[in-house]
Amino acid sequence: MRSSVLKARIYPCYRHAASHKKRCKLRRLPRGPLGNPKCSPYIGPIYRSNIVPSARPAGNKDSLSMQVTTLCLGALVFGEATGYEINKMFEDGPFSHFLDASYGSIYPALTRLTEEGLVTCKAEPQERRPDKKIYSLTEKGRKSLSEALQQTLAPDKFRSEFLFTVLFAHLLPRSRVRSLVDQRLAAMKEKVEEMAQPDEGDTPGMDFARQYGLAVYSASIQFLEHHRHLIEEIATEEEAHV
Amino acid sequence: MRSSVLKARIYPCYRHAASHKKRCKLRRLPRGPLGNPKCSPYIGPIYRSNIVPSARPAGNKDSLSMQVTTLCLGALVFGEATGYEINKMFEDGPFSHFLDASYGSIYPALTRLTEEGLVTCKAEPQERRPDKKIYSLTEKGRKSLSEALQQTLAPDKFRSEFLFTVLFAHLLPRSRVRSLVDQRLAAMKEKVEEMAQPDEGDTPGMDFARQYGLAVYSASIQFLEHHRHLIEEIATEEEAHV
DNA sequence: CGGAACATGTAAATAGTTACATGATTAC
DNA sequence: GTAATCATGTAACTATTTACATGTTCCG
Repeated sequence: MRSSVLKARIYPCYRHAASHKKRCKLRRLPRGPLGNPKCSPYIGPIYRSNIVPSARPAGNKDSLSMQVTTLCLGALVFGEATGYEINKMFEDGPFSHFLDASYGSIYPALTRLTEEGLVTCKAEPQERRPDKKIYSLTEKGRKSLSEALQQTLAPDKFRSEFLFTVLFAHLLPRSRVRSLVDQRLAAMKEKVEEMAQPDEGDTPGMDFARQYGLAVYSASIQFLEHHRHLIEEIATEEEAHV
Repeated sequence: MRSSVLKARIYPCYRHAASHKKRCKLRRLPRGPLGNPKCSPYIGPIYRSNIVPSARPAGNKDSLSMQVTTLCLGALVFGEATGYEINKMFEDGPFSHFLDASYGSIYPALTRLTEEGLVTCKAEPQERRPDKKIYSLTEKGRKSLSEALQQTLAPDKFRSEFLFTVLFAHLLPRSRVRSLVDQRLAAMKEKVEEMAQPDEGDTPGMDFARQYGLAVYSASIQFLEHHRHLIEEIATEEEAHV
């Protein structure tokens, strides 16, 4: 097992790691005034036996990332919409390239926002379909969104199982590596095609986001096409054996 | 409220959406043989009243994304390591740019893997510190990882609250937009610096991933620098009012 | 002296996803 | 006849994050 030798070189412990990121998260800063609508009736820490507080609830985090409620508020800035339509924005629409949300979270969020008076809802009767429930922002909702956007944002995040897998290219059959790259390229090219054509009605912000995406995906595609040979070469010629 | 006019143009419903992505997820495909170690003692659907099965547990999903157990297996391919060291790989190490995991998930994962015989654990006594628990892959573990890597991978995902916020640039004070862009640029430049220097001991796969990241971040930085004026111009000159 | 690194681990809490229900209509 | 679109919604489920505990040693 030469891997333990390898390990010795890489580890222990990244002593010389480029930038030593501090994990020292700020603790217990006061919550922003309206940063995010509250989501649960949590009342405080629960004390175990008679010692100290343990396990602050995750919901109490300070660097809280945006919740679906905030995203829905944002969606409604572009005009009134139904839950169904908002879902579309996340699926195919302007949000689809950098955010995620689905029915299971959107509908409850809308209900919550209505209860809190951040949006209003008018029902439009339909024949042989559930009534359309059309939501629109209230002034309070606009203000709440505005405040949320002034809050510290969560840093951009990228998750790639593809890249993870590629780390083990030397342990995978070449055919697998090739098809992986092909798939990734196809997916990205599809994205590029989607993003290449501006939608009339796009706001300048949307245009910007679209072009940003275009730039990033184009660069990714270029890199993959130019360098795929690097990982394909190190893949094992024959069949799998890790 | 001109937004409802705007809405009329964008919506309803993206009738002309570029590529109509099918939500038609494959249902109830047989699970892969060893795709992912099972994680909970779920035994089957629970039937409500006397009707039909509802709410298949999320754990039963077919397009299951990799779990921390799988990631740990991968980490151990590079050699034996402790939980502490594995955490480092996610924080500063080779995984940090495209994966996430923390103590709270790594330690339990390691325990589970040990129970299932996918890794072994030897304790190394230390003075005045908890024993080091050094984990290494077993043959079974290697095979399990290998199979996981042949499974369908979850598509790459990108989440950006920055881009979300930028969509509302026209509703934000210019100073806010500027500082947002500055922050984003700074963060990405830090990433680039980290990734620019290869670590001796990097495997070819790691090299590839690093350079991929480099390409993507460089493109992002370039785009932001060249086009930031677009969103800064549309920001409101004065103070906030959404 | 404060803080980071080392080293293990757990409790609590939650937001979100998935998978369904219902059912008419249109398109292939 | 299959599947997608339209349109609402909910129940169940869970992996993960956060925030702590504990305690030494080294560094500036």
